[in-house]
Amino acid sequence: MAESVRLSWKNVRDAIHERILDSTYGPGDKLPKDARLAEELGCARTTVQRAMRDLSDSGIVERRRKGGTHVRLDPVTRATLDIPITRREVEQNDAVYGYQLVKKVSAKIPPSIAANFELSTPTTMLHIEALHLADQRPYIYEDRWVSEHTVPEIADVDLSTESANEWLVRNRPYSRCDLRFFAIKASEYHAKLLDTSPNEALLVMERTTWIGKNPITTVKAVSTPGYQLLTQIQGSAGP
Amino acid sequence: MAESVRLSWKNVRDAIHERILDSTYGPGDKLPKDARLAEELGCARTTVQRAMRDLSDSGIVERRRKGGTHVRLDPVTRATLDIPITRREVEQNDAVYGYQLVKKVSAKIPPSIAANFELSTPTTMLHIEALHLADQRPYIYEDRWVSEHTVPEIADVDLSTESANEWLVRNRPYSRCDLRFFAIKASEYHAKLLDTSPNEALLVMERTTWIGKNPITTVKAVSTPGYQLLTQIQGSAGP
DNA sequence: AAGTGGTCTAGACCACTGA
DNA sequence: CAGTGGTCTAGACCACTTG
Repeated sequence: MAESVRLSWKNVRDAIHERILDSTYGPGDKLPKDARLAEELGCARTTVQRAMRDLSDSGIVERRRKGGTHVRLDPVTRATLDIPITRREVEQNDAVYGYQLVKKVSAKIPPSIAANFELSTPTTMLHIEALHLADQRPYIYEDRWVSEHTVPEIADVDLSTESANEWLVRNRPYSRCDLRFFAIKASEYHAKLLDTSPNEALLVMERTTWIGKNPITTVKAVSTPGYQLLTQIQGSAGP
Repeated sequence: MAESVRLSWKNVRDAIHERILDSTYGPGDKLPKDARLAEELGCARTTVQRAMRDLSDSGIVERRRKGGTHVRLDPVTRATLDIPITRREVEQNDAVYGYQLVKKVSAKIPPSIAANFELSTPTTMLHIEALHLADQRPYIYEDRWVSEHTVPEIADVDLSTESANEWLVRNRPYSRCDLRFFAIKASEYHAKLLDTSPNEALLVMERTTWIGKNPITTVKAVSTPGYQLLTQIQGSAGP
C-alpha cells in the first residue's frame, strides 16, 4: 500500500468526508487527531489541517483545541449570499439603473429602529428614503437611517445624485453587520412607490451595521414583486 | 523599523485591508505579488497567502494565477446563512416540534418543477406535502418532489413519522444545491394549512439538489407570517 | 498540566493563464 | 512561455480548553 500518489488537501477532505458519510464516524463522534490522520493517510499534518478547515467551514465537523474534532450532530445547509450594491445588481441584469431620492430629513428614531441598533436611548438620525430603478421602473425601495454622529460626512454627500447605499459601502467599513430577510404585505405607500398593488407580497432585506460599538446605518430594502435572492452551493460529495 | 513582533496572518490581512480602505490600492488596482508583500511586511509568503485567502473569501479582492491580485471593483456584502433542519430550528427556539404528513403521491412533475431541475423531459416523482409544527402551531409548510429514480430508498421510509427533510439531509449527500428566497401571497390552501389568512405575505425558501447530474429533490419551504431569516457578519475593520 | 488544534517558516514544486 | 498564485512538506512553537 504505497502512497505513491501525491495527496492534495481535497483528496484528504474527501477521504475524511467519505468516512463520515459511510458512518465510520457518525454524528457526534470524535475523529482521530490531525497528526494521527496525517500518518494514516500519508500526508503532512498541515494538509490535514487544510482539509479540516474546509469541512469545518462547510459545517460538517466542529473543531476545538484540546477538545478535538467532532462530526456535527445536526447537519446544516450552509450557503453564502452575495449582496451587491443595488446599482451593480441592476446593471448585471442588463438594465439601465436609475435612482430617485424620495425623502431626507433628520428625526428622532422610532423604537423599532433603536431596537435594530440595540440602543435604549432614542437619538436623532438622518432618515433617507430612496427608490432604485431598473429600466425606468421601480426596482427596490430603500428606507434608511444613518447616524449623523458616527458618520458626520453624510451631511456633505449629495444624496439626490448618489445613493446612500453606494456611498456608505464605498466609504464606511463596518465591524459588524446584522442581516434579516422577511416578507411583508405592500402598504398603500409601498404600492404607490413601487408601482404595484397593496397586499402584494414583498421580500425585504434589512441590514444594520456598526463600527465598533457605534451605529452606522440600518436599512430596509423593499423589493418589487417577483424578486428572488439566489445562491448555489457546491457540495463536496459525489463523483 | 525592526519587525520585532511576530505577525499573524490576521495582522497581515488587516494591514493589506487598511491599504485598500485608505485607497493606497483603489478599486480595480493590482496589488503587489505575494512574495513582494511578504518581504515588505516581514513574514513568510505562506502567511500572506493565508491573509489573501481571507480577503478573497470576504469578496474584497480577486486573485488569479498569473493575473495577480486585484481589489474588487464592486464591493459586495457577503453573508453566510445556516439553514438547519426544521426540527432543530424549532427546538432551538425552545418549542416542541411536531410533524404531519399531508400528502404523498407519485405524479408527473409540472413544468415549473422540471425547470427547477433543468430537465426538459417530464418524469414522475414522489410528491410530498408536510407540515412542521412548533408548540402545536403550524410553523413551516413543505412542498416537495423527490426523484424516485435517484433515491429509490425513499419508498421504504415511513414519511408519516419522519420528515423527508430530515431523512434526506441525513442520508443523501448532494453535489449541488440551488437556493432561492422570495415572498408569496398566501393562497386559500396555504392559509388553511398554516392557520393564517389568504393574502398574508410569506417567506419561501426553495432548495433543489442534485447528485452529479441526477436530481434528488426540490422543496418549497413556506413559512408562517413573521418568519425571519437571520445572519451576522463579522467585518474585519475597526478596533 | 497536558492534549489538541492553530499558526508560522523556508523552501520546493505545481498549475493555471495572460501577454 | 513565463509570471503569479496554489499547494505540499517538515518541523517548531503557540494558545486554547478541558480533565
